Amino acid sequence: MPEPQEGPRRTVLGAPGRSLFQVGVPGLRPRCPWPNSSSGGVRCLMRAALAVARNAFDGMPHRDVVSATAAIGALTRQGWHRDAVAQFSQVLSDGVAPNEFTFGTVLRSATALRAPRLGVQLHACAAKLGLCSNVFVGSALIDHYAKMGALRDAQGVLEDTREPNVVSYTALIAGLLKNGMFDEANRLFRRMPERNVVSWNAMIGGCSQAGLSEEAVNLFLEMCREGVPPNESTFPCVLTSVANAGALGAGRSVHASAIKFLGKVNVYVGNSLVSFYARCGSLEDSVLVFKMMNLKNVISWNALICGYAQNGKGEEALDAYKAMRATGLKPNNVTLLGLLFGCNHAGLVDEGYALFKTAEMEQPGILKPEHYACVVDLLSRAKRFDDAKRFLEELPFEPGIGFWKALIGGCQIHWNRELAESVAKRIHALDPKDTSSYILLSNVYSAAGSWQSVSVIRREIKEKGLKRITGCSWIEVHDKVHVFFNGDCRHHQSAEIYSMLETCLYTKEHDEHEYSIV
DNA sequence: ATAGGGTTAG
Repeated sequence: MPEPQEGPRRTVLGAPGRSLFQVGVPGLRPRCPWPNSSSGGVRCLMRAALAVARNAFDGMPHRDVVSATAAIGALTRQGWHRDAVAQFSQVLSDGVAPNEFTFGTVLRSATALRAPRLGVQLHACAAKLGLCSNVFVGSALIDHYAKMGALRDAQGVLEDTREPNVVSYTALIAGLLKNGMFDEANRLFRRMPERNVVSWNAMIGGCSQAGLSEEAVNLFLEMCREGVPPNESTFPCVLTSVANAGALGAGRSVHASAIKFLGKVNVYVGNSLVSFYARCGSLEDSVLVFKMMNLKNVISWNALICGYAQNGKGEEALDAYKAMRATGLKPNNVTLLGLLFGCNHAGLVDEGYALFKTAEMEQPGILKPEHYACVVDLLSRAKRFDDAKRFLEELPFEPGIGFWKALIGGCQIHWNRELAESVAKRIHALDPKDTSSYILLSNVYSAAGSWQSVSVIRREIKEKGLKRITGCSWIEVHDKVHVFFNGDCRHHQSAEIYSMLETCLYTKEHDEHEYSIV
């Protein structure tokens, strides 16, 4: 590594007064293109290069705001937020007055560090310098406060900003939506003087995340009508919504629209498409999109594996996982969860358990309570109650209510009345309002033929006013989604549906009978 | 020269 040289004009890293961090260090780029890269070598190199640059920066005879801001900005972009904040304090104690851009970058670090008190200090500091009415400082503060959940403060800053721009409004709108304040966000969105793609994306994405699927899709349509061309960030947001709504036809149109506006799909759009098609039950299209993608990351593989898993294709999920490993990609927590889920539903007990054990050995860091719960589910579904109980006893943490529900689920399938009763007591002790334990217990009783116990439980549910969340199925016909519950008679073609169902069932029985003779 | 808002897998 070359030593930084003396004098302002001869430093190896570039002329002083310019951004030291933008100067080319061979083989390195100013902005790391692999933000999640775990490649240790590259990280070491980056760190060394930045250390050199910092030395050069410290040795500079005339440091000004601009070079200081460049230095802090580089640290922020690298994700070295503590260093960025330290550099900022250094600049302050050097007597250099930060400007609007300095606040922009250091506030980003404060957000990343989730340091609301630091944000308040920076706000006060900016106020002392008379920078609070500045748009740049204002936008940065709004974004910071909004991301910290301090929406009142964010709104206050917007009011203090002299000429708020699209960025100021968009930052606040995104924050409002993240906190479930759709009406306020929408009001602000309608009121703001100027809207661009990012503002539309913020609205659409915010609605998607809040579960407001219809609103998200309508906003997308409105955006297109208003002549704002969607970009590659727009489509993942919309696709999440149509997938949540189970609207296969609408999603196909969105896919067509993506091709129309973008020409091709990037990783983000591709990943959302793979997931969308799988979640709407069209595995063929999901796989088709996956195969068409020329760039695939862990998320692409996860979308495929989880798609198989959700559609009951455990073997296919395992095959996809093998193919993924063959490309050299490492699985993460979502990969493992998808695989365990897939094994669960395909009855691949040993495979699932082996995957868990391997992860425990090789990547213990990715294991979360959900994975352990999946294993309990896996074992109890396979009637391996002793293994399940032992596994529960050896958990490295205190099992939550979900673990006992996983165990009781298996009791229902295998009519294990004794275990079901003791587990139901445990669940009841943990959460007396929990309905699912009652339902499961009553199912166990009815499976075992103890009808008296069943009626006792049912009466108890009714008396306590407990509500159950019923499972449902749905199908899309001519752009309309029809939802059905168990024993549902509310559909206007209910009679026809049931008669068709009977025909199908009769045919199936008939076929089976035919086969059994042969 | 320096800064900023929106995105994918469960």
